[in-house]
Amino acid sequence: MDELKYSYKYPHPAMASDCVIFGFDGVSIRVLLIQRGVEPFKGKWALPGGFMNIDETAEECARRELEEETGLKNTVVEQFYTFSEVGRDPRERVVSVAHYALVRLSEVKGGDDASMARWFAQEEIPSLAFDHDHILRMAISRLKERICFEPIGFELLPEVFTMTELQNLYEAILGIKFDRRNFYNKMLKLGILSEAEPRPAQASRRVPLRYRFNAMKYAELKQKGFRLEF
Amino acid sequence: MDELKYSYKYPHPAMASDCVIFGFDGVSIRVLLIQRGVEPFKGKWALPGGFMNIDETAEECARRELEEETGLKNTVVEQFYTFSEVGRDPRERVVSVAHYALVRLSEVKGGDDASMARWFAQEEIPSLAFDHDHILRMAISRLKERICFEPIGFELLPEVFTMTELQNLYEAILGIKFDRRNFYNKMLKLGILSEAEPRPAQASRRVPLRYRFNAMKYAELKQKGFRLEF
DNA sequence: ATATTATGCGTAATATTTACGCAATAAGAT
DNA sequence: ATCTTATTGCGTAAATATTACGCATAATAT
Repeated sequence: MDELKYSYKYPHPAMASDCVIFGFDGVSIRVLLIQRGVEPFKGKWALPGGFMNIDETAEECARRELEEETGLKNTVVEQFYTFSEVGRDPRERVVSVAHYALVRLSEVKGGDDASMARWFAQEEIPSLAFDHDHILRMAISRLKERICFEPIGFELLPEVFTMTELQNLYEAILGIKFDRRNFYNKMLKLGILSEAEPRPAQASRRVPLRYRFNAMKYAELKQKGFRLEF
Repeated sequence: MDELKYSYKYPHPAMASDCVIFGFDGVSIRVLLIQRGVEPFKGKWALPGGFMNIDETAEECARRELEEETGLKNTVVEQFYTFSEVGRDPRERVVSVAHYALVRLSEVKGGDDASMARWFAQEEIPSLAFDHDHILRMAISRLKERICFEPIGFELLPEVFTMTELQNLYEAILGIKFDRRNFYNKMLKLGILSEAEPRPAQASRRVPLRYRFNAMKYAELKQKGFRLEF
């Protein structure tokens, strides 16, 4: 029988953190899920996450659990909502602080100790454990809002990318198609892209230019208050 | 000595909800604070809030505490961030889900049982108990973001208001001055205002027209996706 | 060889935003 | 009572931004 060592005058809920991890495969957005190995919901897919230690913040908990369950280290996660419905966990009262993060697919190496983790394209995502369907839905809507204010999308692309890849990413997140030439004009005028390589002497019109995100220019723009609008 | 009736295998933090309540006095934004009657921080001003019961959500807790401490009933609160720094409460580990709400000043009746509560203009706000300064700063920045997407400002005004009052509200929240005529044009073109009274036969050019928020028109607009931009 | 497609770059048409002008009149000053 | 000032409703020209395309080129597919 369990030893119940920690006592309080009033009942306390357990605290947890969960993570919605987004990736981009070049065409569509993917979400990193883990398969539960224990009850409850054994065998079901769920968001990475787990119980908070008493000496760590919600964010630290999210990052720790993420590394333990998927191998992702030092991921920048952003809290977006706290789920506190009374019956959301069948074991006991659990309040969960939900976070999201954007990572490059290449950062998750399959095969090793994180073999329970798998990337799912949106249309493949099965029904999830706990209230994780709900958490995921909210994360997706937050992602859409955020991409209009911060160029978070660059975290999903390789360091060097083409304009078409960038457009595909925006289209995948927002679910809208843009005119290729207008997207190109708007992005270049924003000034947050730098050409990654010197242009070839013989300018080909079929091999795309490759860009990288210019964080310095972005910082300047952000100061003035701007908007990545679509 | 306290009886410690609730025991767990692992330590659990206490959960709380806090509320940042915004009002508008016609010129500037105000915040509703309560003065603490007990230690810790006895005598200091703080955000309304308190510990969560084991059978209620964070939002229910926020609304209950708000009513207990300020008399405000049935307030629509919106969660915006969860604060989980380890040392934020000197008594024990407390994780707090912060909420904000917009109410009309007239809804808080002073004098009665809620006599500890008082409205502060932004420049009057003293240093607050716990990490409530931090919570308040974040609430203000969320308020600024939200007002550009949702006409939340209307909850702060009386039901019937003039264009100048509405402009004062936007200027107070965003800290920007607008051209009166452009603000007027933009608001009218949006179509979410209705004239509150028939125009007087002899149209005066000094007595302002009075409007009310047209929730139906707003709902239509929201469907299409729009933006209250400034 | 030939057709097709992706790319870089440009531009006219349209819509939106910004910066003001103006007359009427209530309120305040003299 | 008279004059001055401030506020309001309503326009409108200029500046700016967005949208919808055209086009030449070169890599790729047929």
